[in-house]
Amino acid sequence: MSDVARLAGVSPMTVSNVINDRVPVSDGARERVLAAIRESGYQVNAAARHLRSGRSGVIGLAVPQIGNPYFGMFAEMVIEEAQRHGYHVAIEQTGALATGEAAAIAQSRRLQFDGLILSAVEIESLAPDHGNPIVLLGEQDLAGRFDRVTVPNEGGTAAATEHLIEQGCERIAVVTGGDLNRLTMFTRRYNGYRSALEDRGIKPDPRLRFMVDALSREGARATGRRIADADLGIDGVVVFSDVVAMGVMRGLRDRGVSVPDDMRVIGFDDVPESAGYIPSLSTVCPDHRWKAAKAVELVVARIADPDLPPREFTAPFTIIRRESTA
Amino acid sequence: MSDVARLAGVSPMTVSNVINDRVPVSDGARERVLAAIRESGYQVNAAARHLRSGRSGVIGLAVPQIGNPYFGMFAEMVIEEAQRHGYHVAIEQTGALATGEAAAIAQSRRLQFDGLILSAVEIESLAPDHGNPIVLLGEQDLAGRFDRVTVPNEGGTAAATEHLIEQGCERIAVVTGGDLNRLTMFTRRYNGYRSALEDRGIKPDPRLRFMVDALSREGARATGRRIADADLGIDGVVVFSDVVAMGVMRGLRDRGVSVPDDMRVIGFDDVPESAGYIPSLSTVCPDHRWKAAKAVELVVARIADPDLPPREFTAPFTIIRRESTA
DNA sequence: TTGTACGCGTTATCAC
DNA sequence: GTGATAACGCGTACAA
Repeated sequence: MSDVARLAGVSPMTVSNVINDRVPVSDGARERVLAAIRESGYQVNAAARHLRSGRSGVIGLAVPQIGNPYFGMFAEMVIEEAQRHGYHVAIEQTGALATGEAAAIAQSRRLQFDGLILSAVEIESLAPDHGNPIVLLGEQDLAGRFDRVTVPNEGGTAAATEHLIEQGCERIAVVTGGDLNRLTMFTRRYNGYRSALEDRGIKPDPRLRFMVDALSREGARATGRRIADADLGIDGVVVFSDVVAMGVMRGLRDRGVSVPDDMRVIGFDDVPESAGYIPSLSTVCPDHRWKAAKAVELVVARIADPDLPPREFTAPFTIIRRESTA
Repeated sequence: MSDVARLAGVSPMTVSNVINDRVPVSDGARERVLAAIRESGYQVNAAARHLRSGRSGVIGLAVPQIGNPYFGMFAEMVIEEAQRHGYHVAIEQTGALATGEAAAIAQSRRLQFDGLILSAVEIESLAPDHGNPIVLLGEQDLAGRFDRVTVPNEGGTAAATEHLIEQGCERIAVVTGGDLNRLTMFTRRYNGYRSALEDRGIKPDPRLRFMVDALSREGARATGRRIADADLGIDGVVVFSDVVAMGVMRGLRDRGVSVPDDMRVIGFDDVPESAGYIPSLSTVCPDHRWKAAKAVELVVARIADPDLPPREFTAPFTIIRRESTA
């Protein structure tokens, strides 16, 4: 920077003022500084700026697994939305483990991200003002002390279940996961399924509840086979995610069960590949773009003012009808 | 840090030496410093360290689109491999555009990544020593001036084509993309297809060549329909990527063409979802883990010694036989 | 409107 | 084995 200053015949401070578009710089000086910058190929030193200002210009995004279609799609949008606010995104992977989530938070402090968007699955307690601004995605209701963006778990799954009922399904199974004694995404979606049945006077049959590991495609496939083998007259399946729903359909297919003729299947998320699966997958589609934009908006606002009261938002959703429930 | 020093009754320099595990520190001092760090909850300031040392501890990974299953899977592995070398990964998206790739390089300098792994699709010229160490993934053969990791394009596609021939296919179409007048991934894979045919004395029929946009699932699906509608006796299709191959199968299905009974399809990449598609997709599987590890190894080596001669590696591959070519 | 002095938190160097 | 000193490049505060 002082090289540029010398080249332009001004002080380093004037260069700084030009770069950051601060108020008082004469047109003449500005021109010369700009020319000197072009000529010397100067670039501001991010480290120095960070050290001085305390801001890194980076927000972290912690997700279970970036290779998962849902999180890949979501990361894509977060990156775009962050860019629009002048922020850069660093991605952490938590493996959907409490330890991984805690590590992401620690990492976020250590690396001095200006804020963190945490897709929390497991973490159960978290002190606020423990570090940098955190926006939570997901169900972990940390006593309302954090900004949070959620998807319509109960409502979405209830609507999905109703859709199956409307299509004529009478024995509707549900695929869920995690620990149903805790209030997780799985629990909420399961509750949506249950309340939809109960609203129609149907008593949920515990034998129709299948548990699966959320991140394992092979596990999902095996669950599909179990459903096919169950011999419980199942004619519809509500699955808590598209990736798992596709695995379930694959498992059904392994057993010669045809979707939608023998059994209808509906998922949750509307990941990009769901429209191209065979059969194409009906699903609950939360507004992902809205969700990404909101999450970024919340961190950015909290970076600007850490004392803001925590806010919570739930994304709107629609039911997408495709071949798997036709 | 000086707080810790005071607490431990040593100088800041000794604290620094303890943290960085440098040679001469007495056990007594080390103990006291460690205790002081625990007590005070001290964390090193990444910005200051970066400013002073010139190293950010971050390597960039620039890919066309993180939401694409192939790049998502690959990013996952790169993150893991980088971690093992003590590096953190920042992800950039290029959109498979030359401008996006150039921007990623500029960004990498501006943000002062210690190195960049660039999945280059479009960029055609690039000055070396232009900034920080760059490792190229892909076909852009920038005159051997960069470290590079490639996949076995010709060999893999040739093997895929031979596999179809062995399965009895006689009219084999190919789905490719980009500009066949340039030496891209598309061109190389197309060449592998062509040479496999020619080795068997079959003259490639240009009508069997279908072009598609690599990142559009809908485009792939439309191509599948075009292939079904072509009425050229096609009984096998070699596709340059799994994501597009699944789109093609979906398009075939739209026209009632059954895979593999009416037509066999083989892809390239072995993305995680290929095994779970209906039908499961046969494909060329380069060793992704090897590729990620190599790319990281190359950047890390070049960060350590920028004057190393450029090296090139090609990942090993296998053909995975699944239902789509049964 | 422009310039000077100082400090952000580390670490390289070198003297002790 | 340890510590004093300086410097990395920028921006705030204030003086000119």
